[in-house]
Amino acid sequence: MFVSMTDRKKEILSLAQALFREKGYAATSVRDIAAAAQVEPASLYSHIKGKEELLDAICFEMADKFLKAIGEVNDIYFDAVQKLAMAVKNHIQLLTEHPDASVVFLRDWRYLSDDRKDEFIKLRDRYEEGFRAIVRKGVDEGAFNEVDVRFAALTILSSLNWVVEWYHEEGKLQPNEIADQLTKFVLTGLQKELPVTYGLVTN
Amino acid sequence: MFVSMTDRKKEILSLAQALFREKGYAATSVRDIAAAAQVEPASLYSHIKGKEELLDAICFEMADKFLKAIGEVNDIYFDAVQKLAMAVKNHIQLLTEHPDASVVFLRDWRYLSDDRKDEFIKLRDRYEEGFRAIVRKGVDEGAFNEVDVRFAALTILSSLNWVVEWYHEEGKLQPNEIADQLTKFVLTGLQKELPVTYGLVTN
DNA sequence: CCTACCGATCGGTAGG
DNA sequence: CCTACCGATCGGTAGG
Repeated sequence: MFVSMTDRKKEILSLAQALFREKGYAATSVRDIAAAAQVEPASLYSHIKGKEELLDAICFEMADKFLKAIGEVNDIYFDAVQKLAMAVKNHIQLLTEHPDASVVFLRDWRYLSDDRKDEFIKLRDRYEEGFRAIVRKGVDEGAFNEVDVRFAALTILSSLNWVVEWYHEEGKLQPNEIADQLTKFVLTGLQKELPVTYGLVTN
Repeated sequence: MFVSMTDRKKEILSLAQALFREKGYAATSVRDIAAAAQVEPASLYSHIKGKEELLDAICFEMADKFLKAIGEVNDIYFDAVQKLAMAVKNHIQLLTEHPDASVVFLRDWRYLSDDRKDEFIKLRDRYEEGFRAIVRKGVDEGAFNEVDVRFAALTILSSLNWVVEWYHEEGKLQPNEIADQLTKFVLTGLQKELPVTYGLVTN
């Protein structure tokens, strides 16, 4: 993470992530970050150009990780169900491995400058398109119901993203177990399937 | 909404909602709100005690509406599936009827003072408990799979809440149609059920 | 990485 | 609802 950076800059970014997550980007001051890094506010500017550079790095580093993850999934010869399971697993893996950066990535990208925000939205849309492609494949193969692809992909993603709100490493559920539960939920829903049945079954 | 308030105060609250939604609470200044209300910043203080009173009113008014909605659902003799459908319908109804306040309610409650935040979290938990009760009832009745109740309730809610991100009144989907699609998704998931079958069906 | 400091903006008050 | 203004804090720069 944060490749081609000095260790000190990586450290500052890591501290900034935690503060942005806790207080929100807009409510976090450069002085907060300096205090966490145990330097005077002005000293930060020998490492960074400004506050927004920190937000920018967090958002685009995470976007890159998510895009690589969905790229992997779409390069593999799986059916739609297997692809969905892998996409969910990768997504949960990233959220739990980078909990601070993930919250900032999901919530605070709005504070990017207009240009960078546009760029960010394009990357995010490309990621969502990865999920849409999986849903579309499932519908085409007859494995999934004939849902609205955009609607379904966004519903899936939003049901995954709330995990950042409660996940703590000490928790009993491992990332892969969370992913399995969510995959099952997305695929089969809450309702119990019909029990073993004799004779004509109409759905 | 905003009962027992002067019309002018209601107007200010309505303007504040839109600004908070657009820029976020922390990044919205009292001067922004004053400009929207076409008065000098100091004039706002004859209507409100401070900026936080606006956030407080928005968050607790919405909490009240959501709690009333889930209360209705739990007072009715429905089975779990019907209750879930009604809870989803009511939830989407509120989100789409109050889109600005809903975003602030879902996102900016973190900026309440510590005391009020604690109070707010209690109300929100009571609302979530309404959903947990429905899931629990479904599991007890044998209508739902034996899921983790807390996990399922939060997954359902997060899949509902993202609707505020894309809903616009001009859109082709009516609130009740959105609710129906989401209810179906939550109950049966993406995967197609087995087709009409003769003979023994094993799940 | 520091001291010293900038102009701008913040939420809010006094007094009418 | 206004004018006038407060002290605090903001992101950031100059110069070493």
